[in-house]
Amino acid sequence: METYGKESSKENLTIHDVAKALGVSASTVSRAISGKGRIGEKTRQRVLQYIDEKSFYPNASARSLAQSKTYNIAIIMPEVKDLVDMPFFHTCMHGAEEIAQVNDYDLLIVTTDGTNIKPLERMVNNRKVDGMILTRLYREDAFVDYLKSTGIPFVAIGNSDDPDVYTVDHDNYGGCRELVGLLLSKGIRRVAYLGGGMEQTVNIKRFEGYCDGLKEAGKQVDNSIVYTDLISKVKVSKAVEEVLKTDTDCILCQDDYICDEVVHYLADKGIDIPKKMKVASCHHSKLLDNFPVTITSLKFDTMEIGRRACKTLLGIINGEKVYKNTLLDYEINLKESTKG
Amino acid sequence: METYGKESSKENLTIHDVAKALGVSASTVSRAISGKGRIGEKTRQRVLQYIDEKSFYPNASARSLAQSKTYNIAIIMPEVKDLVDMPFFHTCMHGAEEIAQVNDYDLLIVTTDGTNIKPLERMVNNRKVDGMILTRLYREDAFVDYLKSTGIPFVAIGNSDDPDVYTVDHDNYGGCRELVGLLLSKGIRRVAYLGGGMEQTVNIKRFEGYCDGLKEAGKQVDNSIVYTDLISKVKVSKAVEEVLKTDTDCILCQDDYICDEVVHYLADKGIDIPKKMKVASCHHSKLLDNFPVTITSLKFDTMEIGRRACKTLLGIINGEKVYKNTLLDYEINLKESTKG
DNA sequence: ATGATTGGTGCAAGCGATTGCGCAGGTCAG
DNA sequence: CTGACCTGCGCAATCGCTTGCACCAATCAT
Repeated sequence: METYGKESSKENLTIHDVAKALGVSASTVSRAISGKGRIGEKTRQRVLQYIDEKSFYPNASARSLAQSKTYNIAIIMPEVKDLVDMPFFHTCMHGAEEIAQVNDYDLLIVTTDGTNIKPLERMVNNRKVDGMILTRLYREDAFVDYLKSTGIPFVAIGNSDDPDVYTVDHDNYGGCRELVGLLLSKGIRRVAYLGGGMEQTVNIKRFEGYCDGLKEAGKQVDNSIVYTDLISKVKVSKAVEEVLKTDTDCILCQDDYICDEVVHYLADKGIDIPKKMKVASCHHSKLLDNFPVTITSLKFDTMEIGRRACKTLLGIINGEKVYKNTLLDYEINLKESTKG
Repeated sequence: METYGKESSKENLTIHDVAKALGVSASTVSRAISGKGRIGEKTRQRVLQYIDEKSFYPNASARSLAQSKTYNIAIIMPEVKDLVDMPFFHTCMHGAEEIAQVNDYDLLIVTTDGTNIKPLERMVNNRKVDGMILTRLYREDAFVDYLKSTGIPFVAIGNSDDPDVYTVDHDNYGGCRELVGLLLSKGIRRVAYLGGGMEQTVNIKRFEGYCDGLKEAGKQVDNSIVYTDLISKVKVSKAVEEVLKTDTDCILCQDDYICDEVVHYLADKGIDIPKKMKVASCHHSKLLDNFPVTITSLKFDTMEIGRRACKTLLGIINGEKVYKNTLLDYEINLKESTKG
């Protein structure tokens, strides 16, 4: 009796090998594995047991080709130049990966600054992924425009009114608003706002929350202590310097990048937190833990946002009904930096 | 004249569509793109120009299937629970991705603790990747054993004598050895060593460097001030407490995780660095920058190690000659923490 | 002028799955 | 007993690209 070449070697099995060994057709094996199509329960079990024993796994490329599905998704990350940003993006990625793995998807990572769209194009055109997660969302976002034009499923982390854009975000607006209210209710008189990068929707929402928080407490937004263009450490310290000339008693920092600089600046000048100036941040990265004084801040579950983004994406891919805009809750951490 | 269905729609082109439009065969198009096989230069240019105009990209799954190559590699990451570890792994990943992208490969990320091998198996068995990068290497490494048994190309970040294992690492041994020598030459008398996780090759090398650095200076390794089992913050502080009872004047920390705790502990106890105790670390993550006192440390280029790991891996995949063990250089940063 | 190369191209058989369709055999109602 | 219907399974086409082989025309040496 002849042997069938491959049969003897330790090479990878194919669905045909399995079929032959079992005396059934390849289609039957395929149906047994996928569970789709009509197949007898007994045959099904027999196949499943066999492939388990022989630890057969279907070839992903072949399956992709036949199904026009890759079981890959990509997550688009910015170049994280600053340590402050790293925990957010890394954890977020981790969360997305967790969900992907559970659903037998793989996560492909793509780092790009906001301008270079080439990597995205390659993925889409080659059909290497079934969908994408955008970890950063701009008010006018070239990536979004591109992805929309291709029709590939995607979800963005951030905020958007566009009915074609699925988003997942923390409730930055609500968080900041409540935080401001809380600070004012604790005897703080004037809260300055230090922010920047207003082309990012996340930052817009935070600022809006700040404004509405003030209004709700019957205060007006005072532009002389509001900064929304602080895109460098130097600018931040300049802003603090200006704020110090006013009778402001609290600085609300848009994020930890800014908070980091504010705290350092005040420390350098020997200005005590919270005695001389109170400080709060709209975001809590673990980095804040390393400061000499604990910082009042909003706390978001960054891993969860990654998970939700991925869940939503997979939902879209699979044609399920999913929420167009998901908003995750926040926690307010009152710490020493606003005590008094 | 009949039109060919797809022709009119904006759907994805195939190599056949291109062929038909150009009046050549699909094989010719394929050869034009790949540059392999015999093809006339004029035809080649004609094809290339056309696919550029129409921005045609070959389907990755089909290509994979035909070539038995995925143009994907995976990077295996630990679950980064601590902020201290994040910069290393994240940056390393980023470096790997940079090289992958340049070579038209995609980077797939897989997070797993050292024990769960399932995700690796799935990738290998499904043939979803052409190779893997292990970001952590243990002395007895189940992942390595598994990967060796499958024959899939892989490179590990760490150190190994195994002739079958390609590695990339920083010169931890050389760095620690030189650092210890330097400290001793600057008037420091006794250097304690605080480390842990000795099943990781990286840590072994650091410790060996420490030992040989002492010997080279004519000193003996004094086990009463050597700790190699510090796997929790609590254990670290206990160790510092013990060390303080001796007349040790310098603590060498295996990594920033430990250094972090040492610095905090000393600060809590009001023990001045460097006056009462000098501190150095075998690794510099950006986190050290946030300490009140700048820390003497070894500095490694973590992005570069990711790049090199990826380069080596791609080399193996493409059957090129590559170095079996790559050692990257270090820098020694002398800072305040060891001054005096 | 003729036979041996060589360069350029097309044919067709893969790669390893998925899936619409058809067929055989069994069940059931009339 | 017959026709309608359902179940379980196999056939063969398909997904889109690669590649060994065969073929033809042009080129070269003799």
